[in-house]
Amino acid sequence: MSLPALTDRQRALLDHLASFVAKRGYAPSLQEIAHAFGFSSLQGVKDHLKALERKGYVRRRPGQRRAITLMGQPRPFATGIPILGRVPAGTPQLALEQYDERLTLDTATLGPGRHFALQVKGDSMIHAGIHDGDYVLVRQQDTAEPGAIVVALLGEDATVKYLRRRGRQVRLEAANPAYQPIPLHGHVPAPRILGRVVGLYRTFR
Amino acid sequence: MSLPALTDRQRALLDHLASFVAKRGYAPSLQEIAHAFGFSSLQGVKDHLKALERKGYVRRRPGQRRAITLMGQPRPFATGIPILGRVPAGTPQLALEQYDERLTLDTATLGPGRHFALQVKGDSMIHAGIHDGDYVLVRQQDTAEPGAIVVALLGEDATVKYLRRRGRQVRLEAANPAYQPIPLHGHVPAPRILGRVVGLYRTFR
DNA sequence: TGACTTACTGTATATAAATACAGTACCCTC
DNA sequence: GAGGGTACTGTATTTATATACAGTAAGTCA
Repeated sequence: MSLPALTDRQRALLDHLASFVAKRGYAPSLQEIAHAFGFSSLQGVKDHLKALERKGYVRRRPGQRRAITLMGQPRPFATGIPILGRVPAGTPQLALEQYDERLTLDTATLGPGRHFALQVKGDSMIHAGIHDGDYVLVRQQDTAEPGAIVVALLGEDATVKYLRRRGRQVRLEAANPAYQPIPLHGHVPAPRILGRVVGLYRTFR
Repeated sequence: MSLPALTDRQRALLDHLASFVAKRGYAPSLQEIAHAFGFSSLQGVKDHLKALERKGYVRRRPGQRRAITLMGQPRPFATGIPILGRVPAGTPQLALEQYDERLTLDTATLGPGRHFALQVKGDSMIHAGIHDGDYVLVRQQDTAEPGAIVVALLGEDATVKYLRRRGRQVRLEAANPAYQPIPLHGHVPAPRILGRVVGLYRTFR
């Protein structure tokens, strides 16, 4: 499932975009692109960008300057949140020295492999501290050891469940007695494991 | 050979810059930064950027829009986590098109203001889905509305509690009946609110 | 005490850059 | 041989955005 093919000219423009962003850290303006290619008009650039957007390679924000997002590429991530260490008694201010580490949400903290996130619906895992609306961070793999929390595809639905062994049977169990366990084998439709839950993220409003 | 130290505010702005670029692929405009931090004026942003440029963290091109280049050291680079959207029936592979958004852990997603993280100890908030070892993400503020989950300093200990109003009294309550509520006023030592919990992060091993 | 830095608000102006419209020319293919 | 996509030129208009100047308030330094 790949994106539509590009013409030579469109490919050249996309390459220029990527190298500009890599070098400068921000996207070029239409006139900068035109100048780089020797165009005397901007309409050519607009046409090319329109084609790239239609084919799904870039996304633009209408009216905004330099607002070109290259799609599909993994992009670098930010520095993180400082972790408050000890809180000395009687401290009037939260001083910088108390922060020694930083919390980041990235593949380095999650371990090797490909990852994705999934927003949890329902309360089937509430006793495991996974609530409705939480994002679970998932390492993509098609098997897992019993005891792990996994994301499994059941028909069209992705569900978060414990993977548990009961005797000779391996099955998916909710952390909520109101839900029935589902055997991994001999069930219709057959469950497919998408990955193992390695993290959890929630926001409060 | 390290760069000069940054103030909390300058660090927050730099973090925001990095996460914006990571997410969008281009640098933010001054008004976008101001909006993200809740500034009503642009001069604050300009001042911070000037400080960051003077200290060598960024480089700007005068007069040009969004022309901010992040300089220097290899940061804790990683990719944001793609969020899995719909899962179409019978999909053999997890295709790229299913990811439309990316999950990042930064001040941009948490809202304006200063943030820090704190690792939770104990089970006093377990009924709110906050477990021992979880990191809570905290927006620094010294007051909060009743109903919010806050981090309060009690003597030397930082604790995570609900802020609740009971009649005329405002008090700190655990999400676990085994713990006694603590009145906000008239208690020794006097509790001090460090911030409001706006997010939660957990890793599974 | 006064000078200096940080961290902003508020208003006004200038301009870099996006958009819009009207063309030309050269492929394709049905 | 008409219609559609690609690949541009040329000019005009609008606007998102950077810059400038004036000011407030709190904290640090010497």
